[in-house]
Amino acid sequence: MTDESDDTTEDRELLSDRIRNALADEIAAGKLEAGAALDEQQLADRFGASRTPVREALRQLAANGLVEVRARRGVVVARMTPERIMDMFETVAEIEAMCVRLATYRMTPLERSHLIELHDSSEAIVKKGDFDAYDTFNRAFHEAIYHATHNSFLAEQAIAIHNRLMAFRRAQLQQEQRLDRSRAEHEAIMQAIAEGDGELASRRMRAHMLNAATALRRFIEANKLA
Amino acid sequence: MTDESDDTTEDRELLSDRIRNALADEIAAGKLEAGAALDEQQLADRFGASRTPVREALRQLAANGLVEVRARRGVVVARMTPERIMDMFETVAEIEAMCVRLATYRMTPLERSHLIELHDSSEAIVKKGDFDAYDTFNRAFHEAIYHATHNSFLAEQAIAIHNRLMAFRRAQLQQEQRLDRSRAEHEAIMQAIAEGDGELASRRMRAHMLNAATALRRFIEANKLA
DNA sequence: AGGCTGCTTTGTGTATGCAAAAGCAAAGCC
DNA sequence: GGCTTTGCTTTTGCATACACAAAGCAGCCT
Repeated sequence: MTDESDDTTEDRELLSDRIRNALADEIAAGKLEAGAALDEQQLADRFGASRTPVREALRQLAANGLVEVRARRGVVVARMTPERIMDMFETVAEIEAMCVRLATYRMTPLERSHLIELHDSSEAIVKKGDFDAYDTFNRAFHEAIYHATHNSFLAEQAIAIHNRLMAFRRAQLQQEQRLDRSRAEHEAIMQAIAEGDGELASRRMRAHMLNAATALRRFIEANKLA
Repeated sequence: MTDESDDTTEDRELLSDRIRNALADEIAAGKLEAGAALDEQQLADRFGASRTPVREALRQLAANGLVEVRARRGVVVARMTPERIMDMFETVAEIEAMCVRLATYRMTPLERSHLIELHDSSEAIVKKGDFDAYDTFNRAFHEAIYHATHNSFLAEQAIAIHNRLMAFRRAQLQQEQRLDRSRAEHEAIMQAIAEGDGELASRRMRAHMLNAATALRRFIEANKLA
């Protein structure tokens, strides 16, 4: 189980991957409006590449749901309505809740110790109010829980879906006080884990994620994004 | 929410899609051994096409996790160890359990009525012992539940992951008595839904899926697949 | 005048060519 | 004799070229 395959140490970045990441960032950041047509030749020119890697990037984005390909009718940025974003957050919340429940029952003492260490490290970050650092920590925290489920497939799915929402989460974190509250919620989750109460940890994780979603919705409505 | 779905109404089949489906079938059926190298030129020759659509097909399969692409090192059929398949089934079981819980609390009377109708229709299929028909019904049954969550994103995710395991499920269904038991388990789930007890429905759904997984594991071990 | 039809244009789908990187193997060196 | 290095082969990654389908437009017919 959990064969850790993260080959994030991969060699030189492939052109198609660079284009994919660039487009993903722009879509998530709202620079590319929903429904906007993505012309392959145009993008190829913009990235100084040919259509081939652009096509691959677009297909991968389609697999991730960020764009929609209509056969012979071009690619458009997927619609990201507030409803859809809330749906996504609810889904993530449920998956995270599921993961933490399984993780509570299955994690090894070593894993628990690492998680505690990780959680402790976030205190300093919150004090500094370093959003970027907290974002990085947050990712590590949640991924540690995924892996602690000892179900590598589930962990992969959770990471994939987490990544899809990452851009939105970053926006949400910058709401005032959200860092403090986020950490406090983590604290509550950690306590439930320590008590070995997976159901409680699960409910707290769900609440944690839904709080984040609510913060994000406020952010979106305030900024008229999406 | 649940914006109407899905243009599954594909127009004329694209060559790359045909290749993707063909390869997906072969991989799921075990005709292509795990770890086997998939040479682009070779496949292109086999399908009487060029490398371009083959490449696209392989990328899509990679996105679905059926193959693994190692940059500049070729594409291989993803390893499907029994452990990994069990991980996949557990994940699906948890997601299905989550879906049925949400669905129980959110489904409209109309949706509930449709689901009951659907379930009732399976009795005749089981009597005939028609595996193919039951497979089709089963898919419809579970998808009805996904949609009843009124979370279109979650429904899409569930369908996608369900599709990934579809081939394995078909194999599992052909275990003797499995049709009967499957329907009986559906019956129990339906009852919990009727009572509005989402938690109970959830637990029963999880048990249902894990039973299927166990049946599959026996099948795999018996046939020395994967 | 309005709708239909055929053409044009735009852009995707597919084919092919080229170059660079990874793997392999053999030969040379210590 | 073992290890390293270098060149060769294989195969991918990217570029370019071509074909065809779909949307837009204009002219014609009704």
